[in-house]
Amino acid sequence: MMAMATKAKRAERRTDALSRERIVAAAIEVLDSGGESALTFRELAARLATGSGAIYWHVAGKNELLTAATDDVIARVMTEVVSGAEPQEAIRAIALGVFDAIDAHPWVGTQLSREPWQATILQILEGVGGQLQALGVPERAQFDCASALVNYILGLAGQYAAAARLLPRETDRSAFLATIGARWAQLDPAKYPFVRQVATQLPGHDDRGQFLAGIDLILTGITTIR
Amino acid sequence: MMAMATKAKRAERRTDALSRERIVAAAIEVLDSGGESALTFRELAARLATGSGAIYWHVAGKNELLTAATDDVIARVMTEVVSGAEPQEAIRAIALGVFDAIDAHPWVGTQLSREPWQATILQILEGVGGQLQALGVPERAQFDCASALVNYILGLAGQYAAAARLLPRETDRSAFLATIGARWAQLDPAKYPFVRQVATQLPGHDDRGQFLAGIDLILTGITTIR
DNA sequence: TCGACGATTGGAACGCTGTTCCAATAGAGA
DNA sequence: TCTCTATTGGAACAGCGTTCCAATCGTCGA
Repeated sequence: MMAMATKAKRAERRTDALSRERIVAAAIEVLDSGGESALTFRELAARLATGSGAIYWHVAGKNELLTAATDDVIARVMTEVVSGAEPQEAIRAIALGVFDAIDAHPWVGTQLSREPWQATILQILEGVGGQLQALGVPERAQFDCASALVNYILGLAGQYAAAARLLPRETDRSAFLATIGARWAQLDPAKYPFVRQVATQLPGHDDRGQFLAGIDLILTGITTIR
Repeated sequence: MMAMATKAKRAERRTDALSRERIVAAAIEVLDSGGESALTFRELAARLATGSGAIYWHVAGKNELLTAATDDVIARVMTEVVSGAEPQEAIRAIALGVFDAIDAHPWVGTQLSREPWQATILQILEGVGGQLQALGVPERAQFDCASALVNYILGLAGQYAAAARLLPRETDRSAFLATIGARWAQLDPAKYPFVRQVATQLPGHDDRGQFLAGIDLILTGITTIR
């Protein structure tokens, strides 16, 4: 609240002064280059050439910092996706936007899937919900449909981020999928017939395409409601 | 590997001896009563009247312990749900089983949404996939359909767990939803028209019903494929 | 122009964590 | 009975988020 009162002054300060924006930007850099475990207040302080205490003057704690960083990334996605296309196409664009953001910043996936219904997710919910209205979904069903789409997106967010977490940074994705497929193929055939069958499709598998297929599946279900 | 060689002996030991099972059971107790943050090796050691070092002889680390605990809960769900009902009904039963497990043990939701495609999730994937085959879904679409259902379930798992994390244990769910609804109602009407509209439905909202509605939505989409 | 005062900084210190290490023990087989 | 190894308990370590506080910087009133 004091920060608000002196916001005007801060602009006049030397350019290397700390600020919430600079801290969030640095956090995103650290997360992108070193993964989720690389973000510590000590690392952040070193990169910003300051002490950890100074950071706490601008940011409440690590949780708020992660939330702000996630919000930053997703907000960019949602503003880039304001295309005036068909509602179904717009929903696909939102979903793919989030997917690609998580692909570029896996830590966003982790964060999305552990955030309670907060600002970031509300942006996605709003974007999806608005398009559902445009699609002519009856009002009583709108919440359920939007919730289904958002939950699906968040579920994939968590899984994708989990995979990125145990994926050595240099390995490429197709080699990784082949490894997983090989592991699945060794499961007990009596207990895991379906998984073993699916394992054969895993090398060369198109995550993005499958993600979109799921969205289309839900959209198909939605259009039967009207 | 040494543990395997002496497994026969261990059964003859005093009943209060440590064992992987006893440790996992204690971990589940701690998680259920105190939430995710309550599970520490010190708390566990105290409850088992031993030292933290002894625990490490049976369990590789905290990650493995959490994975084992989650697997324990979900395996119970999956075996209880072997009903020979209609495929659609069986899928609903699996989904609701997982939902209720997360409702009873919110930490399971967190864990599911951050586990990479590991044993626990494979159990769910297998259960769902098997029913999709029984439903007559064409083979080429089975993976996409199963993935859609599982990702949806996991997405909700994360959100539900996130809500439980910030919910004071005594507060009941309807009061919590009312609080969230009130917060949403204060959002900028220009930017969040949909969320604000939905906020009015939030008090008295039926999570479980909405979850099932989402499952049905996806199932409807799936049945249009054949 | 200067002093004073509050906004801002940097880094030491605290309490907690997961994990490692190791001396002590206990119970089965020689 | 003796030995030897599987098992135990707890001290020690490194690192984390967070708190605390003395030092500084910049602005504004006198």
